[in-house]
Formats: sequence, C-alpha cells, structure tokens
Amino acid sequence: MSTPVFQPLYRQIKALLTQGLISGEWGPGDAIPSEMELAARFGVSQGTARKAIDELAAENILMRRQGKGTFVATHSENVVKLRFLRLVSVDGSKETLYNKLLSCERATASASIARMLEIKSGSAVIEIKRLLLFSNKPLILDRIILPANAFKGVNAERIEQFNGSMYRIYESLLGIRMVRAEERLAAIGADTETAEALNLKPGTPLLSIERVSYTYGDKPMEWRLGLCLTDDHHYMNHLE
Amino acid sequence: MSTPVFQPLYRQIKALLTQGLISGEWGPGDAIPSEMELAARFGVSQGTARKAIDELAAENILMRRQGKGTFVATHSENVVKLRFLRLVSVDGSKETLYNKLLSCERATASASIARMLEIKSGSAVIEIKRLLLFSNKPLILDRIILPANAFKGVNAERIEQFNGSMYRIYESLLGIRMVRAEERLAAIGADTETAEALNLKPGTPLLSIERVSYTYGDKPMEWRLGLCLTDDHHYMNHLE
DNA sequence: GAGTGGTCTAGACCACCAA
DNA sequence: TGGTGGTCTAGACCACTCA
Repeated sequence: MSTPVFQPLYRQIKALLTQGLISGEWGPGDAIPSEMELAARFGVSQGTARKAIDELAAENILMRRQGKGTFVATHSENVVKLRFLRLVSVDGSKETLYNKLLSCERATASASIARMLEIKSGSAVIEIKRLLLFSNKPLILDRIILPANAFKGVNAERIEQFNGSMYRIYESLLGIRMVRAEERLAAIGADTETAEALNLKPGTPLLSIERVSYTYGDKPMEWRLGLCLTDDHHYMNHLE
Repeated sequence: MSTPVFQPLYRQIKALLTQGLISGEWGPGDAIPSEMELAARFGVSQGTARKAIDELAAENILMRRQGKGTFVATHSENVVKLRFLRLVSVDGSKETLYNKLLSCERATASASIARMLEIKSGSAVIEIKRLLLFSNKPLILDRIILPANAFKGVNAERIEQFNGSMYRIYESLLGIRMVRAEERLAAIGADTETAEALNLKPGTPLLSIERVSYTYGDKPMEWRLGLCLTDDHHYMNHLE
C-alpha cells in the first residue's frame, strides 16, 4: 500500500521533537531539554537522542551551543540573518538594506498560488508589495502572498515596525518559523510597472526569483516573487 | 597566529581519507576499505572511523551502500548525473540533452580567470565553447576554461566521445573529480554573438550562470559561463 | 554464511559555560 | 562546581548483499 513504517529509533525521536516544535511546546529561541533529559523522557540512550538532534541541527531547525544547551533556531540571530537572501554585491562591499512598503492588502488566491500554498482557490490571502533598497538604490521589487487565516495581525504597521524582516514578524507575532524554501529562477524583461518601480527602462533584464517557504512538516506558508536588478549584484549559490 | 590545530580524532581521520583521495589511492568509483579495516589501520574505534566517513558522505564525496561497502562518489551514476545542472523544464517534462561542440582551443588566461582558477595570469588554458540542446532546442551557450597543464588530453574528440559530459571526462581521463562548485547568477541581455548562437534577438533576457568547480582540498579546477534561455526552463534551488 | 554498513547502548572523559 | 554539549570506546544486534 504505502511506504513501510519501519523507522530507526532516532528518527522516531526526531519526529517527536518536530511534533513539539509544531505544537509550540518550544518556540523560536527557546532551549529544548538536554540530551539526557530527552533520553530519559523517551526511554532511549543519550546517543540516540543525540542523533535525532544531530539531524535537526543539520537542517538548521535546532542550534547547539556547547556548554549551554540546544535551542530552537530563529531568524533573529546575526549569524543567520537573511539566510534566504542570496544577493551579494559584485565588489563585495557591505551594504545597508532598506525596506519600502508599497502596499499591504487583502485579496483572493489565484488557482496557481492556491496550488503552491496548498489552500483553496479563491480563499483569502494577504498581498504585500515592497521595494528593497541596497545602499539607497532600489534593487528588488517584491510581491509576497500569505494565507490570511494563518497570518492574522500582519499589516502595514507591523511590517514598518520590523523594518520588513518578514520572517522575524512571522516568528515573533505568530510563532511561525520557516525552515526551508524552494526557489525558481529565470531571466525576464521588466514590464512597465516593474520598470517604473525600479526606475528602469521597460525590457531591462531582471532576475526573477519565485520562492515558496515551508514551515515544520513541509507545510508551505508563503509565496514570494522578487524581481531583481543584477547589474551590480549576483545571486550566489554553493553546489555540493 | 593562525587557527589552533586541535582537531577531534575523527576529523584527523577525515583528513587522512581526503589525502588518500587526492593521492589517487582510491579513484572515482573504487571501494574504500571497510569501517573495521580503517579503524584498525588508524588505530581508532569503528565508531570514530564511521564518523569521518559520515562527514565525507554528507559532502557527497563518498557513497555508502549497505551490505556492499563505501565507495568514492562519481559523476557517472544515474542518481547523481547532472548533479550540478539545476535547469528544469517548467512543465516538468523529461527531456533529451544533446551537446554540440562549437570549438576547443588553446588560449591564455586573463587576469580575472587566472585569479579564480588560482593560476598565473597568461598561463596556458583550454577554452571550450558549446551549445546545449534540450529536446533539440538550443538553450545554453557554454564557455568552459581549464588550466591546460592539468587537463592534458582533453580535446574535441574526447568531448564528442563522452557526449559532452565534462565531469565524466575529467574523472575517466584524469581521475579529477569535482566535489563542489560556486555559482553566481545574474540576468543579462543577449549580445549579438550569443543571440546568433541561440537563435534569438539581441537583448533577449538570459540567465548568466558563472561557475567555479573545485576538486578535493578546495582546489579550483574549472571555470564556466553558461548563458541560458529561461523561457521554458527554470533554475531550481533548495534553501535550508 | 560471511562481510558490509546501520542502529543502539552504556559508560567514560573532555571542553565550554554560568553561577 | 555542576550542567551542557562533544568525543571516543567496546560491544551487541539488525539489515542488506553476494557467493
């Protein structure tokens, strides 16, 4: 019928830990119990509990700190801030990043958006448009779509308050943490609306970045389309 | 002065294994000794040898096969073929891939290429130009540059013989295996030469993919620039 | 059945951190 | 000094492969 359910012990422990993260037993930034405590709670050896934590740490879902404990990862740490933003300047200079909100409105999900977010076509969504400025130069026109029922409380004031760091809003306001994302990249020519927003000529080549972000349990929660001017910036990727 | 040299045992074992890979003691596709043998050879427990192998397997440098042994990874397996090619068709269809060699000539390294390949500016290189056709449609114009001294024997006949699978050529002919790569993506407009090769109008937006590939020990060995038409294809990326 | 990797245990000691 | 994660060991048993 379906896949066999034999799972090594440490994977079952991992699933239990993930369940605790989904249920909110431990929120972003919290410490989870020590390896010994978890081993005792689940009736396994410390080594087995450790291996479950190992995998979650490798997926950037947990963070270990020697001597202190193991913590639920968060997008607010300096180390991992902008973890999903791969754009770097060609000359390697550091840059200030500024977020200019264009709009934040309620709308309904199109068929294609609904499919990607695994919600019903036509259901309520929040649609955000914004401009990202690197060192005061507008580089990215972003369009973000969120299922409205899960993201109550996301509005223009909140976005301003967090200076556009969406993932931190989701974490702080709603306890929703994005753990992975899938992106599709393509080169397109700027349409008139985009050209105006980015102060370009229509037809200018732009990097189109379409992203679906997932929370625990592979649940898609956010759809995003970024249109980027890549004259002085590159999208960096490491392949292994 | 520099970084402290205290390394856990298993990392030292890992370094020794990497050394064996660099020296060619085990070539692509070969089996390395079993965990017990390695443990005995290096005077550690099986668990420690295992942990060293674990890390190399996580980096796709070794491949474990339960019941059979541990093998040096290769680009010739079906599972990992085209591991570095992220382009997928929008509609998800399977495609035939054909390689059309345009030229394969000796040249000298420009300053920027030399810097990226960590060779002397002006030293001899091999420059390859080719067209990649997906389902008979030309989609990518590739320019590949290799340091000539390390890649003796790479020529037009060999490339035809391997149907353009460059990484398999490097492995089979020279025992050089690429273990990771760094890519920089940008959107550009097609210049006249590229437009002609891909049968497009000049200025058509193309995805520019610049790649440096590295072999064991983080040594850069290949530079590549691919210009891709992304009308029906996307570059897929998974972020964690 | 012999040999390989995969899991699990129990216990030891080390390195780091905070009070 | 006590608690945490990090390393290492020795031994057991399981799952898979192949002759």
